[in-house]
Amino acid sequence: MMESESQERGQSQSERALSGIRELLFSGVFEPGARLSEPAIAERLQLSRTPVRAALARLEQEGAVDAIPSGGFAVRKFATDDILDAIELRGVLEGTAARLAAERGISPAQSMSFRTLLSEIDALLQVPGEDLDHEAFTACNAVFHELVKESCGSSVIARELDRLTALPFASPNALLMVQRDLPEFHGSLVLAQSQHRAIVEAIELREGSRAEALAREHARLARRNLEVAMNDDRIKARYPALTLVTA
Amino acid sequence: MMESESQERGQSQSERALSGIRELLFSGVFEPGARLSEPAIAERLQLSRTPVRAALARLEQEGAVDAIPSGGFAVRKFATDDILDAIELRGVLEGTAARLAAERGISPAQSMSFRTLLSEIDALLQVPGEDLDHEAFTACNAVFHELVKESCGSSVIARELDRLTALPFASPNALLMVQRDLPEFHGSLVLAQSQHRAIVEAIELREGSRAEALAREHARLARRNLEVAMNDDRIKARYPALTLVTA
DNA sequence: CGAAGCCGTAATGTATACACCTTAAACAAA
DNA sequence: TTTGTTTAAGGTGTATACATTACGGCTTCG
Repeated sequence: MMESESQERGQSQSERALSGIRELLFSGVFEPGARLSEPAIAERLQLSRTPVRAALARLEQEGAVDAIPSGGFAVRKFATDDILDAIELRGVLEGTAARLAAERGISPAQSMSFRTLLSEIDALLQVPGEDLDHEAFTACNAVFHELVKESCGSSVIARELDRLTALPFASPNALLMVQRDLPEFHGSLVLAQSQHRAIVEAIELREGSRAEALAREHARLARRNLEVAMNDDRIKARYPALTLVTA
Repeated sequence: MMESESQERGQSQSERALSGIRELLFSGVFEPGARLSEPAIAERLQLSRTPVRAALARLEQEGAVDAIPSGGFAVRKFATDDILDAIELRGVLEGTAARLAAERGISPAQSMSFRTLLSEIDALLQVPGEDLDHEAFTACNAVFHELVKESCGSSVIARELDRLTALPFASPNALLMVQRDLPEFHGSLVLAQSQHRAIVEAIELREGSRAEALAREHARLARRNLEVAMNDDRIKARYPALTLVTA
């Protein structure tokens, strides 16, 4: 029915609700812990309560929103420890993907994808730090982690990683803004790339345990980034999602 | 309206829908891959489409049900490889929980819980194989894995483990029926218990890496159980959920 | 001045109505 | 017989109505 003239065409109302609420959440419009009123959101996004409710239920499963025992949902308060654990867990999962990829072997096509991507990132890092195309680096970084995720050929692991990185701060490029805003951290991008290369090498040489350890260590970079971001008011000011992080 | 005289009081309609559909799914009522008609389920469970729909959406996130691109949901077909990967992943997650527990240390109370539980299981295994109280063993086994899950004190990891073990076959005691129905596998329960003991020991000695490796290996027992179950028609006949496993 | 009880407002959970779309079956034509 | 077409039935997505329940402010009493 319906399909009235809404903002973004081609999507269902539920999809609009989902992305709409996500955007509201992570732009810091709501207080952490505040109740999310379905009618209020529905009016704000110009749709009925039904898709809003569906989106909230989904966001609860994703961990972006907490269910209130007495009913309804509230903005989730993220403890710093939770985020650190989530990053650690991403390292574990990516490590498992890398290990399985090494143990099971990857196709020549996958190997080629890795290789060309590594070269691409190398090229990006060739220019002096200040001129770095940060946007492109972030995109390449995302692709790398996608490749790792798919390299093991397990839909189970891919699904779990997708779920985990739906969380705002656990995503592979969630905290790359640190390197953009604080030039003194440009060097860690070079380190990251050397880790990328080592992970690919380990996978190709079927060194499962090494691949796993490297991927875990690689995730620790994000940990450092989080610590930096939490202690830097410039960054906190520029990234409203960080207001959801308490303690 | 609502709160009419339904079967199980004290629960919401959504909860009834969730458990009702789960039960229908894993009792093999539906063909694998079959569409799940919301009106049909609603009538069968004596409630309206709304909670049914909510439950289906949740079951999709849990992985029990697949979303059909054109709309609606279908019974998920489980590939054997998917289940093996899920078991492997449970091992990885429990391994991580055990490692973190070792690294971070556990409280004396937690240590005591582990110790008393281990003794309890020892007592159960004291009797000759045929007389084993299988029900009690299954319960104790579940408690052990709960303790491991909580030993690391990370809600993030606990949440992920809960999600994963919501899947029917990845759960720690999902395939213990093998040991009940095939007496020749009673010995593996003794092995499992020795692994339990070693895991606890490693955690207490702060040997993180060993604890992780042991927990992973422990999960491999379930892998063997699955292989046995898939090749034994007596078991397949007695456990309808296995009909959802294809290939 | 503080605490406890009460009432009104608002929000949730659920049911139901309805338009669009998918699907499958019946039918016609080659 | 097979293929293409039409049509009818059923199913989904969404909106809305309604009863119940939670929450906040106000009053009243200790």
